[in-house]
Amino acid sequence: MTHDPISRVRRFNRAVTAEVGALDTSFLGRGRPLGAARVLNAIGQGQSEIAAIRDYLSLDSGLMSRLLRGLEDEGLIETVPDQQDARRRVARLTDTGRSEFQEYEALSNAQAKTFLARHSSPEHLLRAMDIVASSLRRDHIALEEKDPRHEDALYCLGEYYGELARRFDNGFDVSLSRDPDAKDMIRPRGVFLVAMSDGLPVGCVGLKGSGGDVAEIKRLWVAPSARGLGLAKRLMTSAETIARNLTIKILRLDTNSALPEAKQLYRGTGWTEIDRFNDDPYPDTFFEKRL
Amino acid sequence: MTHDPISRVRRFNRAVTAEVGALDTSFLGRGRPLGAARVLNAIGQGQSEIAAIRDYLSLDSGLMSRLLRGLEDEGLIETVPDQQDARRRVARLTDTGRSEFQEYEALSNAQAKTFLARHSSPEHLLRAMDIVASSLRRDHIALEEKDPRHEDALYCLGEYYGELARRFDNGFDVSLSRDPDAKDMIRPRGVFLVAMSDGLPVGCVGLKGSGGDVAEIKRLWVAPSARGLGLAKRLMTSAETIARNLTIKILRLDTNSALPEAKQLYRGTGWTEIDRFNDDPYPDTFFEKRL
DNA sequence: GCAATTATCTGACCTAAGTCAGATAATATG
DNA sequence: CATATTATCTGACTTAGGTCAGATAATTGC
Repeated sequence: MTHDPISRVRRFNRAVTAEVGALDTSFLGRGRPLGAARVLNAIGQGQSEIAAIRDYLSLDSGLMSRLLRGLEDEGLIETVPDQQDARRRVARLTDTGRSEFQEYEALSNAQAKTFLARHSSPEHLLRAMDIVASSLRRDHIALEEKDPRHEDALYCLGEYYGELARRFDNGFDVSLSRDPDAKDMIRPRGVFLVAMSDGLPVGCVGLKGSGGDVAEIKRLWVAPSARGLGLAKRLMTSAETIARNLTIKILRLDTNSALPEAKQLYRGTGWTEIDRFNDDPYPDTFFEKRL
Repeated sequence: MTHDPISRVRRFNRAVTAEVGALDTSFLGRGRPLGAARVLNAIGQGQSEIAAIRDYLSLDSGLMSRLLRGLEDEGLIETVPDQQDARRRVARLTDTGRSEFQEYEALSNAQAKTFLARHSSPEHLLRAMDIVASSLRRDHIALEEKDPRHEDALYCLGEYYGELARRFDNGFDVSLSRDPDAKDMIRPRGVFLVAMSDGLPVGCVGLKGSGGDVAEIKRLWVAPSARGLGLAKRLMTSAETIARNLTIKILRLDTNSALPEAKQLYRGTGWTEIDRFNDDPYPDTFFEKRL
């Protein structure tokens, strides 16, 4: 059988190496070696500390130094000693550098746009690309504490509500549910975690504290593109650890039978089913975990 | 908005460049520069003519020559003048070369396997990878004439029947349908086209001739991973061109309302609806096109 | 204040990859 | 058969990328 899973992965790898080569060389279209272009790009993205860039691109310090000198000679960047620590240097774009960076950005955007435009249902293709990207970079998904009113948190919540509306027989209306007060999901009472995969929010969970010993887990969600990576478990473990640090003794949560994978997760990670503890119209199953 | 389509494509590109770098360097794990490894791999895959390999890897003739010499010095390949044209040379693996090639193969397979194994629903991930790979390599999808009993043709037909079974209200049973005789879809009577994307069959169409002026289009199918690329239209256009070359004057086909995208394609490409022309239990709509 | 540490830079060096102008030998063309 | 063409090879050269051993200057730790 030539269409087995391994062949399909290898076909994907071949496609990507063949096309990404073409993608990279387009950067050479601006007459600059790839290394220099990557450094310029990193600086343009806002990375200013040289050590950070060197680390990010995993470059030798000697090579890094020469690349910076080259960009300086071109008049694209300038480097100055760090205010706090004069051994370190920080780099920033000059005006010329900024416009050159914009050219690269425009090039990348145009490329992406062309690629999408050739497909007759771009959303379908994008969903597939999100799945692959999240899976490739699964080890780089970072859980970040954010204000529940932060753009990325709101994005997750919106997707979460949308999913509930799709999966519950009678839909879902946030205003009928007990929407937690943002302050209860911010330290010191609680916390809101967003899983970020290279700039894209792909999951979240809220720890809603009351100031006392009992707290609730709310809004556990993982983007469809990031399912199968064990992210829900990771979010829950993190939330629990933070709860412990906040000296919380008992965690509770409510959920719905229309979300069987969630119930299965809770059962498998030390939660026990308890009686209804609120009058929210949506949940039908309730769990507790003593820390 | 940071989660717009273009950002998502670029996120995919970043993920892929970051991870594919790691993928490529694994080949260096066997202590051979990438160029040499690629040539060895091409020869292992069965490419023997040096000119063909050079073309495939787009290498300079000087560079190619040196890479071959290097592999010869390592005792991995041997090159001999071509029988027909002694200017040309053909390369083949030695026994050592063959086992070295197998090592690369094993490495790639292991890598692919590990990647899949980390996902809790590999089939879901694979579907996404197929979509992306087909889309990236859309310009390299080749329509090949194959015997309808060829492995790749049978694969397409199996997928096609499976899809009909899923989409028809009462399922689909080939034995109840009028399954065309393979000979009618082979030249000179007809033809069977399979769309191949780097080894994976992603679509097919049959032209079932009768020896006379009238022929039928049968088994038009495009893999879910290759939809949105205009492949169905390409397959139909090719089949029509071949039909014309076979001096066929009238094309007919039957289809079902459960396949609205197919009906739409026919309507938009010069086909006109006609009365039922057979007693097959599955179709409910019939088309004709005069060439 | 002095030694150890740290961040960056410089010079010397290396490999991989790629380009280009002939050289060589076989084949095709008139 | 002479000439042009073709496939490959060789030598000379270039660039990009990368490594490594100090040099330099600032900072930290005792």
